[in-house]
Amino acid sequence: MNPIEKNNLVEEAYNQIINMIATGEWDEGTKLPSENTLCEILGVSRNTVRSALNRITALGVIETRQGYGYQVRNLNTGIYLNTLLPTMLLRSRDLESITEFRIGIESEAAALAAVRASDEDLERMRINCEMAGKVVHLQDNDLFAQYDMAFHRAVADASKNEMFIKAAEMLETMYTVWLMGLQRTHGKDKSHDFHYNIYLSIKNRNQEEARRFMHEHLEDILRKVKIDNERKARLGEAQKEQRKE
Amino acid sequence: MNPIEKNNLVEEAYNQIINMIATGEWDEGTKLPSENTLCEILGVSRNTVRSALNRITALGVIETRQGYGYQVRNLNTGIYLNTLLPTMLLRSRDLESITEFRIGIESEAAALAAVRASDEDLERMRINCEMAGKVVHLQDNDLFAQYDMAFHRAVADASKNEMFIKAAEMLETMYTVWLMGLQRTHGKDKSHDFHYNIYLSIKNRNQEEARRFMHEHLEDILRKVKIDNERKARLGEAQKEQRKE
DNA sequence: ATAATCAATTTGTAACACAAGTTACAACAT
DNA sequence: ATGTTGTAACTTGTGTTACAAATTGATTAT
Repeated sequence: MNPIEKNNLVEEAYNQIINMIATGEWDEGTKLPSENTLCEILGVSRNTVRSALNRITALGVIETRQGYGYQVRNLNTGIYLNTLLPTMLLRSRDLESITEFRIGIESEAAALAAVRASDEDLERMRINCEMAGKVVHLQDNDLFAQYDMAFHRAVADASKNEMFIKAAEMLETMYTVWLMGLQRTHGKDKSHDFHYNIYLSIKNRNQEEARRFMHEHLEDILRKVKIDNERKARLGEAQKEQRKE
Repeated sequence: MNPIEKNNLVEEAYNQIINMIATGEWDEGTKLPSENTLCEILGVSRNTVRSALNRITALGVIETRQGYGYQVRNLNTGIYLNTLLPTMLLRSRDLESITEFRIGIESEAAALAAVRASDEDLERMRINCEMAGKVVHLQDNDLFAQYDMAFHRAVADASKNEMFIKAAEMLETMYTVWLMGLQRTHGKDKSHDFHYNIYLSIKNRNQEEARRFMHEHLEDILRKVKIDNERKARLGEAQKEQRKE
């Protein structure tokens, strides 16, 4: 680490600390130097160092305990809901963007899963697929949604790539906001068929097929989301008309 | 007995401010009260308020300009990817995982770009592709890498989906760490050919082809990364052997 | 009218002081 | 020996004051 040169001292300090973590010099669980030590190393005041450390804390990269110090977080502690707080700000149109993104993530995750899925992974997929099939014709959409989600998560986990796993986790939490409204217009039978085909493709270690089925499945969901959004838009217009009268 | 609830002042301030934004009372573009005003409202010192504001800034929810104040940013879906940052940072040394992830992101982004790219987007791609072609046979790898990155970024931007744009942005910063070492073993000619084919596919509005070319291009890079990693591993082993002697 | 200037406001940075929490270790009691 | 307590040193949390630097808007000069 080098002393800081110019303006934007906080950003510079932030970058240097982030860099130490990214390069692995400060690995998971590593205790950072004390604020005062960082002040000396970087040649800035404690306020500046604290601002930088605060930002990194907010991202969930490090954690702090009064009297002890700062430590690089372990990543197996799950997703950080505190940083997801503004999920309430989601607009209905955003679900389209999110679903498009989901197509990219989960299709590729399925392809990787076809290579790396363990017997336990396959069993998780099979069970969740089967359970979802049993509740397809029930009124309870939440239950179906739960198994639906669990299946997708099993696929992501089977990719054995932490990026895909975390991304799928994040997407899941974003979907839960919309799930109830969406599932009503969502063809559960069709979803279940897709799930089963995805499961079989992965079980048969067929990368291309797994990717294709997951892609088609999510494209199908994207269509539903779009239709749902259009319906909502029409409802909104109708309400506006009503207000006029 | 229960543990004592000792809410941090910073956390309390953070929650209150986030809440004002989440409920929409401070909508996009709204100028926040000055730090000193917030001090009076919340009854805490300026340091505490600044810590809270710093954290919210790090999430990308607000921005600050010296002499002007704090303002609520335009909130797009991209900010939710910040939750992936810790994972990305701590996996940044694992370029294989990152590249796998990149395949999922950028292939789909290319497919979307084939539908949504504007004339300006296409021009950006063409220029960066062309410029990279001009420096293919130069010694200067950094310059080629710069145009290479710019091309990929142009594709991501053309997807018109904030999540892809932000993800590509983050991946770019991850790659810069490795770029110099990677590019030496990286077939620049082959990369350039792929870029041109991707550009043509997008220009011709051929979704499937754009996705496929981008996929093949990044699979190619993934192979290079793996070879590079193996080489490094062998070097590491050799060094260990040397140390023994 | 236009440009330059100045004052007020706001964030950025620094420095100091003290509160509060953590840790390690010495001293003590059992 | 073992477990407890007290203490000192260190670390982060919060408050305060001061000034630098940037922005804005009104004032003034041309």
